[in-house]
Amino acid sequence: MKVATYNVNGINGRLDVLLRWLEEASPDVVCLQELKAPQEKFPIRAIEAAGYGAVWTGQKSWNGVAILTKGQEPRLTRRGLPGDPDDTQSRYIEAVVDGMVIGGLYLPNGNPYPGPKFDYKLRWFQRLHDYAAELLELEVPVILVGDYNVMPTKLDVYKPERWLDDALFRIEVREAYANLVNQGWTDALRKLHPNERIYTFWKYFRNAFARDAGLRIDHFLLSPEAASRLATAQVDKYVRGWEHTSDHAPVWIELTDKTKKPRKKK
DNA sequence: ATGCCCTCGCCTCGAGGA
Repeated sequence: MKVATYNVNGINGRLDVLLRWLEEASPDVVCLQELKAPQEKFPIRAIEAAGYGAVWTGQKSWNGVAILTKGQEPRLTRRGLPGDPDDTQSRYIEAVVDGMVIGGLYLPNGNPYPGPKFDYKLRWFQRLHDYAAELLELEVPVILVGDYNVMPTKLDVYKPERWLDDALFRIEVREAYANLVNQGWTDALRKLHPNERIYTFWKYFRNAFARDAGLRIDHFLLSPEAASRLATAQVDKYVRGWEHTSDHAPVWIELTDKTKKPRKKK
């Protein structure tokens, strides 16, 4: 089972790129972030024509997350994180796919630091922390995946010293990420590539991609029941080199089948 | 310390992104 995450930075403006990548990569599950489209403007017909079912939660201009599943409809289990009924930003969606809980998230950026946006980021992180603990108690395969807007360590930033006061790298945010992981989650890319420089985002500015001035901010966190099946974790970096592309690259993992029995699904 | 580049919106600049 191949599960992917992709911050598309505008799903309608990016539709050709998304469809081309879906065709080439053929993931079974895809979590999308930054749809930047209201609920009714999600291009569901084009997604279905590509062979995917989808659930999504949109918002005018900003944010927006979706889960796509190849050849089936995702079973929606949640829109939005619990813990703040006044939070209207579309940043979390959850579905069950083949017995696995898929939580697709777009954590707040938090800049500028300090300020109310940074405070909102930390509050959102705390809500994620509390809810993630509940998910772990289910003792089923869970994947919390998406754009966390956090570089967890210095290895995840092309020039760490320049990012120390940025909301993506502030110590409070790195600690929040570490505290979340320490509940018992596995950071899939780091688990399989402990010492490699791996980036998932490159700014549009200053020729950042050509200079490989990148950040690792898109993450897969796996519950123990999912982590035991982890086989591969990769970044489709080549997609970042396409024309009219997102500033993020798609990231994906491959999980082995639950059992050794022959698969029933096609 | 800022802009760089790119998206969306209804509006050709501003806000937000990271």
